Amino acid sequence: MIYNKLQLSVSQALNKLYGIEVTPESIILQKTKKEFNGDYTVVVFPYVKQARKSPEMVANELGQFVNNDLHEVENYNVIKGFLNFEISDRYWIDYANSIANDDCLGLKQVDSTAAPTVIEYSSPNTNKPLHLGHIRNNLLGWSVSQLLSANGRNVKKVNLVNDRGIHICKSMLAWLRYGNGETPESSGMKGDHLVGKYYVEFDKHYKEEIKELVSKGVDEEQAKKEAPLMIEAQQMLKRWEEGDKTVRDLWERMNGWVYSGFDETYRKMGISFDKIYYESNTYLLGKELVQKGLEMGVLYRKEDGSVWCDLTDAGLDQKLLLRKDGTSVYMTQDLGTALLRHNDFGADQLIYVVGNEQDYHFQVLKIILGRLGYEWADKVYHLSYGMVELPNGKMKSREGTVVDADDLISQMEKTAEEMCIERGKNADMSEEELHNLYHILALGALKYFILKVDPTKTMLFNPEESIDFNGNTGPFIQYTYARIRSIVRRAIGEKGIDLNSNSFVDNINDKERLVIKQLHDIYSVVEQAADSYSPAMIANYTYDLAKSFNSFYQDTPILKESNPIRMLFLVKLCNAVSLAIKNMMNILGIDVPERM
RNA sequence: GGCUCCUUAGCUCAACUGAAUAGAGCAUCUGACUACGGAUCAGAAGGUUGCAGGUUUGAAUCCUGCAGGAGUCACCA
Repeated sequence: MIYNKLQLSVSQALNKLYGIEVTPESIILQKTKKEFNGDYTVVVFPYVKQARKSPEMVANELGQFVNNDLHEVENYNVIKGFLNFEISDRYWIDYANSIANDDCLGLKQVDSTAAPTVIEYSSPNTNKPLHLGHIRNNLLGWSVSQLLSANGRNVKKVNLVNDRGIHICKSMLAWLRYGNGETPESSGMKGDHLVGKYYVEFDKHYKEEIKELVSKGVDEEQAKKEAPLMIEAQQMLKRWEEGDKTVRDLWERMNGWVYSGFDETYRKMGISFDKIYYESNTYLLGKELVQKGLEMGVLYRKEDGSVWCDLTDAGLDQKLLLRKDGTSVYMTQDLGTALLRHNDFGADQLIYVVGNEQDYHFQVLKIILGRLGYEWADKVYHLSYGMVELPNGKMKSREGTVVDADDLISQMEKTAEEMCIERGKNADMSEEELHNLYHILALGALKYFILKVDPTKTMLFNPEESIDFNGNTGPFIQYTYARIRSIVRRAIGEKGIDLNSNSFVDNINDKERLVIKQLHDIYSVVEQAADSYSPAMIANYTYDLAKSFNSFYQDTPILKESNPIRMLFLVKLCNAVSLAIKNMMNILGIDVPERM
């Protein structure tokens, strides 16, 4: 890659000319802004002090050196302290030829023998269906997995299902009371939605009970505790923990409904896992760790028997790890599951895709793991993503402002269908093909919309306005892809172009050069995106590529090109772009249609 | 109240470790249909990067203060 050659050459120049020692990797090359001539730019200000010359002189001397050193560098120009290298067309043309059929562009080989990176995402509760927040989580988790794989990492995807606890008992209880034996089959409802319905039902009746107690003069806080439904739910939880058969049977039955519902949603979203953990199996873990911590003196026991970790020296509070009755809390479990997961996979790194509301929790988790002597603690990474907000603020289940995942997807599919019909295309496609297309477009729009935003930032989602299919969107890129495929198909079929033959063009125009340069930079983008766990970089980069392609395509009638050598080159370029788009979209988890 | 994060065009978002005139899309306006795929393209307009200081040759980016917003500070998960 010319990038590395330039770095090396510049670092050598700095050394030979001024005796400045810098590693090639530390030389920062940026893409030259389009209003200037050149391809890559080095800012020389950092070196002028040591070189004891003016910025212009340093830039000129460096430029001279590199120009002589590398034949790919055709010329250079200097503006103030900016040294712009102009790479020869020959280099770009040769590069374009070499990647015309490269369907691995941007991807590295996965080393399946390497210690895996274990990534946890999704982590749903089994008392209600998935919503918009889960969608961001799922898409990010999947996409980051793809991104790391594309960078050669051996990735294992896991899900930790929160399948027990008081909230689960609430829906079970409400179903027993008010359900009349309703099942997914009898009601035609998706299992997770059915269970969610009874969770809401519980809340409704629970609130009525509180209201009634308050009207009888009971203090509100007291009423919340005394409400018969709550007491019964707590008793149910206790019976669950004791292994009571009727409770366990019901629990398994209702969770089964939820799982088949989740499976369907996951399938529609196109995500999957290598391993699923259930909290009912892991919630007792971590107690041995606490014991170990006590022996090590890392933790301490209070008079009432509860166990704590003192983090005040790290600028944090004290953290409870075992209740006075000896039962564990969330943190205890998480310590246990971290160790379990590390051992299950022989993991090199643990990644948790969890909302930023848990930043504090993971900060504490890492510190405690470290104090317990696990040197892999600093390889625990909390991929903390921002909330998804609606135009009127945060989603609140109580206010009914939750955007349901299944509803959203089917709504998007409907929109996609309307858009297609409006455009009056695809008359030749079968009903089945059309449905598949609507699905691909709907998910492309949704996924791209969410993934193009920096994961760490809070984002706004407006379901009213639905989602655009024009501009910086998934369907725009999908359309570009389908268009390119069409050109390539016709070039091969009608014009008899052979993508494996060599083309010998001598020059290219600005738009062609831009597209080639973007393809050229794809590796560094993937690497950079993987380093910062940010699919957003891939998304925005892919959009840029599609946009540049469209711009180039608009004024270059490829299939009408009279010069056969040039036509061959253009078609090869098209093919390379389509392969690159496909790979990048695959990292995002977005399918691309051959026709649309 | 303590701690953490955020604030960029009317709106939704970019800007890799500090660098040249802060970029896209949507919306608005103007052009291009003999369409190799117009779900496109070309262009205009839109900015004191919340405010005030500081560091630097250079700040949206780093530091301090202030304002506004979010999260968190449970013997919940």
